[in-house]
Amino acid sequence: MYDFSFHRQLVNWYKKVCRVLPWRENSDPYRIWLSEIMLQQTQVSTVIEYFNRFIKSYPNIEALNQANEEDVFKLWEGLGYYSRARNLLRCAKTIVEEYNGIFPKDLQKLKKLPGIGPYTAGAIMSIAYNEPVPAVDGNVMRVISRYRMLEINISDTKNRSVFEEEVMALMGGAPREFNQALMELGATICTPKQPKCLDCPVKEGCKAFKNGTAEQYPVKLKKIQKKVVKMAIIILEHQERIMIVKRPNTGLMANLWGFPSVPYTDELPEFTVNQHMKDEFDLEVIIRELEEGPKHIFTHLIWEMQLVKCSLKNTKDTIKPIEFPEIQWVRREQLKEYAFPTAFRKLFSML
DNA sequence: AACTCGGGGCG
DNA sequence: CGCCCAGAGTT
Repeated sequence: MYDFSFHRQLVNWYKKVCRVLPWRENSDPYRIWLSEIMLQQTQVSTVIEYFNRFIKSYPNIEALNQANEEDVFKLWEGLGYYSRARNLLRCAKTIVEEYNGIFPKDLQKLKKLPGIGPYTAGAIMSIAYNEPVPAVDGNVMRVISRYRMLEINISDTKNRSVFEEEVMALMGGAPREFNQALMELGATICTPKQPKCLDCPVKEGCKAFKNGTAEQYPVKLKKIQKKVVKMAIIILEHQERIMIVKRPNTGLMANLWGFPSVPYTDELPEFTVNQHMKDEFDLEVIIRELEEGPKHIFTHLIWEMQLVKCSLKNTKDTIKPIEFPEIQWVRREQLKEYAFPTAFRKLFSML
């Protein structure tokens, strides 16, 4: 059954209230793509400045294709989910080399590109190319769950198709405006807590509103328990330079810079730290001072950071970058030139 | 299907 | 402090 009023009310509302955002200046697929990648699990207000800086450095796909990864990471610093930045470059390379610099207007081809999944592919198809394709994100699942009072678990990936079919059943036209309107509604009116139902343009047809149970949706069963990890952060200083290491190319905060770090389970980190520095870097250190650092909360774990300030035992050991190219010794004022995740940047004032 | 991957905002 | 978010990749 086609619900004409839903489409009309929603799109009219969107045209009135839609926010002025830098990636809405035009429909350039490059800008739409970049904004959608940045917006994955990230708030609009956070993305705006990152987006503007990025576009200034790399205004088009050809410019990005010639960038080096280190510079891209620096622009991404603090935004999180850093694999997005690496996939961004890989994707740019593919677009230039295999698609002549033009994003394919093809859902299946888009989905195969690095960093582009079902949501982002749908967003590019609809927002950049105005093609009638669903773009189902967390906002859309919440809006649709409430509108239809769907009792299905949005954490279950196999239910994605249910929402995609519901979206297509409601999409009467203007896919570019319609998909953005759905998300805008979820972000501003149909919010997770205390939704502003009285201001909603589609409240007449909303089952959950009629039932007075909007806040009970969407159904979400999965819950994750955060593990607490005691992390020794090793601040090794020699001749006014601090040792930093490039993190491995997989895992947490891959390829970003950090201080040598090692989890420990003892009451105190000394033993683990000495062993770690010997095993990983063949360095013997003298521990000068312990200082309790801040907690840092990730999606699935919590770091309780303990700063371990050290100096070298043998000064002839000072620098062995030949065997360990991922090590740098830098002055305090140089630290900001490297791309650090927020967990480490928090510590700069404690050094 | 379950797990991994950041950080900020909010009540 | 717990929950939420314009999700995707890996296993």
